[in-house]
Amino acid sequence: MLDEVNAQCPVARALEVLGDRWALMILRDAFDGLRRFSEFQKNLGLAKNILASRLKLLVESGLLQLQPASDGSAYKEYVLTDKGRSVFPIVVGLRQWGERFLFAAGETRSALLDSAKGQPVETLRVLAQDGRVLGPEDCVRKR
Amino acid sequence: MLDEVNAQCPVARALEVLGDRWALMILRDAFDGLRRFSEFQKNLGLAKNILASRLKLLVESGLLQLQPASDGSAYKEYVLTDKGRSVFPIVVGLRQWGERFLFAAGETRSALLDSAKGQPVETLRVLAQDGRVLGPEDCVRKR
DNA sequence: CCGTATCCATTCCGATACTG
DNA sequence: CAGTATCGGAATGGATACGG
Repeated sequence: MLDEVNAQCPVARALEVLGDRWALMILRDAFDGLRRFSEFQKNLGLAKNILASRLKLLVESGLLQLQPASDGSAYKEYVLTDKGRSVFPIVVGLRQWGERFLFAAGETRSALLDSAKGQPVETLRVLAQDGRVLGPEDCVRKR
Repeated sequence: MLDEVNAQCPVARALEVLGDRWALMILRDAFDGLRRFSEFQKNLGLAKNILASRLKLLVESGLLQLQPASDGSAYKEYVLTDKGRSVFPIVVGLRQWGERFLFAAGETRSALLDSAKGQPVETLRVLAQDGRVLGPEDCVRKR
């Protein structure tokens, strides 16, 4: 996907890592606190070989780190790095967009809550430095 | 990808539409003002049949709309719907994440500027309703 | 100019079996 | 439990040729 034109674009590069069919789903679960191979597998319902290869990719890309289990068991855990944790706004954006456009009015859905207050998180907005809300028409891609 | 477990998750549903390798790249270009088939094709450098099928998908999904050309030429244009425009924060999130983690210090990159002021847009944050910045640890996914 | 139709190569994915 | 190895089928992508 990365020709000479798009190699300079941060969006293209980001999608090179995250644009995969499973990467963002795995990260969604990691944000949810999942750490173990079997947890991911059970929750995502994908084949073990696929999961293994995706996890390896995410580790190699520096989004996850392999650590000794926190509970003292013999196994390892996949934990988020700072780089991986920084994908959070993207997943929240996907979630909010999905909630808004992909569910019928009364349909059952999962929701993301601020755990301190139990309230839904604010809708993500693109802001200018002076606080104005920006849409695509209000922005230019430079260089 | 959508088993019974994940069908309820807005992230999973969103990725069903956007998780494709080209959808978000096309939207990135649409946010940049591109509207014509040939513009997309030239800028993305993908085969025409692929582009045609992706555009069709985006139209069917209600993210783009086919309209008569604005300049009076005989052809049609693909313009963003409200649903498509609402993907903007996600693409901005990808851009910012890419800028931060996928480029070397002095490396050439494109940037997104507030066109009114010429300044970079603010970094996207997940906020609680009282304004606190939330990380993944500060959120719970309910039901 | 804007696609569609066809063909081929590659990649991806799932199921299963196997190992430490 | 946490993977690896292998295999077949499905989906995806690129090139090219063609049509309105």
